Amino acid sequence: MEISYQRIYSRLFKYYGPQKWWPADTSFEMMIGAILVQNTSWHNAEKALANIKPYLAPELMEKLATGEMAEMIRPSGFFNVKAKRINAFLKWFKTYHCDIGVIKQIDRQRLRNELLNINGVGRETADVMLLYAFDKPIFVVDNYARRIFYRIGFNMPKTYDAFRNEVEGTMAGDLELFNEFHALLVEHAKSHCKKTPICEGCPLLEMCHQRLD
DNA sequence: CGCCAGGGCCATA
DNA sequence: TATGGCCATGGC
Repeated sequence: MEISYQRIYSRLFKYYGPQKWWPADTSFEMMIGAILVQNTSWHNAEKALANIKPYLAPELMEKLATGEMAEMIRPSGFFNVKAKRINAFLKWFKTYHCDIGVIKQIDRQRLRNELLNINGVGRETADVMLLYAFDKPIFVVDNYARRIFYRIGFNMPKTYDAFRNEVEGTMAGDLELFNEFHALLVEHAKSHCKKTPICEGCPLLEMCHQRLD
C-alpha cells in the first residue's frame, strides 16, 4: 500500500477523531493565541490568554501600554518580544478596522504577504492565522509535521514553502481537511510522536521507519 | 538539574 | 540558503 499524505491523514483522523480547532472563542482570540504560543507549550499560552481575557478585544488591547501587556502575558515566555509582536499585529489589524469579514475577502497570496510583513509573524504563524481565522485552505508546516513525516521515511523539501506546496499539491484538500490535518499532527506529536516517542499503540506504527532522530 | 514547548528576528558566511 | 544566538516561562 502506497504511503501518502492522504493516507496518513486518514489514519490519524480515524484514530484521534475530529479535533475541531482552533481552541478559541473568537477569531481575534485565535490570532493573539497564535502569537502567544510561538515556541511555547499551549498550557503556558493559555495562562497568558486567561490573564488578558478582560482585554481580548482590539479596542481595549490597544490602550494597554507595552509594559502592562508584557506583564500580563508573562507566563507564555518571551513576554517582552511577544508584547511588541501583538502591538505590531494590532497596528496591521486596525488598517482594516479590525473587520474579519473584509480581510477574508482578500486574495490568499496577498493576505499571506501582508501577514508576513508584520514583525513577529513568520510563515507558520501567518499560515495558522490564514487557516483558522481567515478560512484559507493551507497546510501548516511546523516542527511536528517535519518530525512525524521524517520518521515515516519521507524526504520532504527543505524549505518551508516547498514543503507546504508539495503537501497542498498532492492532497486536493479543502478547508476542513487542512484544518483537521494540522490539528491532528499536533495531537499525534503530543501523544505518541514526541522527541522521546511512545511507539506502543501508535496509529502510524506500520508506516513508520523508526528513524528516531 | 536539564530538556522541551503548536517560532521569529537578526547577524553572519 | 542555512546555521547560531537570542528571547523566557512553567511542567516534568
